[in-house]
Amino acid sequence: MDVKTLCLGVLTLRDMTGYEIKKHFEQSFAHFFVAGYGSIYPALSELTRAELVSCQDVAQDKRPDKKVYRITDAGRGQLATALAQTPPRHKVRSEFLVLMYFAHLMTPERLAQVLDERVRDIDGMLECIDNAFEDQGQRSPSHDLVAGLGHVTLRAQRDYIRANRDRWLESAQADEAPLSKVG
Amino acid sequence: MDVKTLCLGVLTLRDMTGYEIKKHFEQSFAHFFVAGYGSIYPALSELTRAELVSCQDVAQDKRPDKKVYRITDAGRGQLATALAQTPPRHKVRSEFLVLMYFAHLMTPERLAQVLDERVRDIDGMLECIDNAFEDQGQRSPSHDLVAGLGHVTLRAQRDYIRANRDRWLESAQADEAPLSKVG
DNA sequence: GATAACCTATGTCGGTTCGATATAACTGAC
DNA sequence: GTCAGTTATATCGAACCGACATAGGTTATC
Repeated sequence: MDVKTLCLGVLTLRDMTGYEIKKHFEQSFAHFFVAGYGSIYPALSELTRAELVSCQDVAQDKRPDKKVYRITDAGRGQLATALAQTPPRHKVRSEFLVLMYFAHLMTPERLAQVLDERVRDIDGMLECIDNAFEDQGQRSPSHDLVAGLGHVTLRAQRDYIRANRDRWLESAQADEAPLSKVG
Repeated sequence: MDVKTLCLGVLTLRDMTGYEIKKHFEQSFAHFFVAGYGSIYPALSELTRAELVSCQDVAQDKRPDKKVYRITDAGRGQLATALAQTPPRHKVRSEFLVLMYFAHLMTPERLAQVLDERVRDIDGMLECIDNAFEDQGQRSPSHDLVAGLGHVTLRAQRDYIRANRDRWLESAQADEAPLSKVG
């Protein structure tokens, strides 16, 4: 599944500009899919070329022009096929966990900093999920599902870090200064 | 943090070939970092060119030749800098959750298939983590940390899916066939 | 003893994606 | 007044992904 398919998906909700699509991604998908302008705008160009979406230029006064995209029937067909065939992969790329794997090559101060920053990030993400699903009154079962999964996953991770943080830091300190035991 | 830094990291454990590095990634990092040959071999070439690793050709009989890589002092310095400076990001790219977000555009059969496949994937990943940390007797605190985080995260997700699966399927069925209520 | 499946081992290639940057004008706060 | 933020589109190089190509050895099944 590529960004093109995701754009088709959100365009079933309503017509949008590239800018609005990115906003929607940030609000609703932040915890499981990230896409920047560098992916979205080329995707929309390609979809337009393939006539899976139509594009209407809208002039605005006191604002730059917009390009409002709308999904076509061909686009809906393409989307249905993609949803039926895409394997449900779930990939994590965690530089945080890489740092943890090599924690013995870092100072205890750095380790503490990394753990605390991760907890802050998780808290921010949890807040983001809550906001997204309070703002939009339209609470469908699938949106609850996605928000619920995000919640339990992030909370489990945060609670585990909180419960073990001090223990980890102690053993890191013991590793780094073995001389203090001997001398 | 790129694949180059990860290669430097695992080369602090022991000298390895590109093939062995990939094996190590699969065994130890599978649940939080994926890298294929298309990333590893170019990374090793670049590291060799920059003299952050050295490379020795080893002829084998009845086997293709190997290239055994070893980290240099410059490489260790570079790694320390990278570990001290890399922000602890954690990115998820879940086509599974995208499918869930658009569950109302799928058939209930497909929804069931996707949920069940995800549970199977999680179970496989949990087994993989267990194997990795039983095989290698060298259980450092940081390896426990990484395995523990993987465990709690994946289990939370799996349990949530299991607890809600039937409810979700029912509401999907109700959505798809509203005529059965009326008629 | 054939043939299928898998393991060791290195690499390329096209397409996708990432993150940073550029542009440009309006809005609101202090 | 000016500084930060918002709306809006777009490009660019670097990095990355997955699939494929190559090639011989080993193990297992029938």
